[in-house]
Amino acid sequence: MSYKVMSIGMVRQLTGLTERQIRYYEDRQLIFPDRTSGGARKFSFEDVERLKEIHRKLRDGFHTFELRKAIMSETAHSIKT
Amino acid sequence: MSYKVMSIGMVRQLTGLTERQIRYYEDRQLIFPDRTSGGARKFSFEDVERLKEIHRKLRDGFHTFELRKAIMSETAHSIKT
DNA sequence: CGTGTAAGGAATTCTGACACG
DNA sequence: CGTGTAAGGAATTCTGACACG
Repeated sequence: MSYKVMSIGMVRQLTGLTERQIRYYEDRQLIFPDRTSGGARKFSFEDVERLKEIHRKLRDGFHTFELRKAIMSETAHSIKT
Repeated sequence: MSYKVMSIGMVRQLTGLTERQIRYYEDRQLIFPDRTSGGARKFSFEDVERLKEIHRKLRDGFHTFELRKAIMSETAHSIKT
């Protein structure tokens, strides 16, 4: 599930998001797709679920920097643990 | 695992096969990728495993028509069952 | 039979920017 | 801030064919 194998077009279909939104969430460091040698983004099924969650949070009034903070605290926690 | 989401380039990387081989196995009806609206093939992780198996069988001396027969008998069996 | 390759075209994806608010 | 869009280029994939054996 965590293999990054899908191109952005497939993720668009699976999430219902636009490519613009997906790229923006990456820009805000909410998701971290791999890249092919040619520069194309590659996503996992986990990324798809995460993207849906991100969009739900934004719809509920959160801002990307807040979601970013949450991710950072998770990371910090996992480093301690 | 059976979601057809990968393009042929990713399958090439995951299987070590050439695109030519992958397309040929499809032509011989040993795998059945989906297609995007643009005509691009989409494969699942199951397809990747199946492709590896196909290639092993060919290396062991089997021919594509023999593998095709095996698939057909499987199908016939599952129809009865 | 199974696979390689060159050919030309079509679909996909990329980045940086301007726009709105 | 989050998203839409037009722009131009680069990487990807497609098909049908010729080749070898």
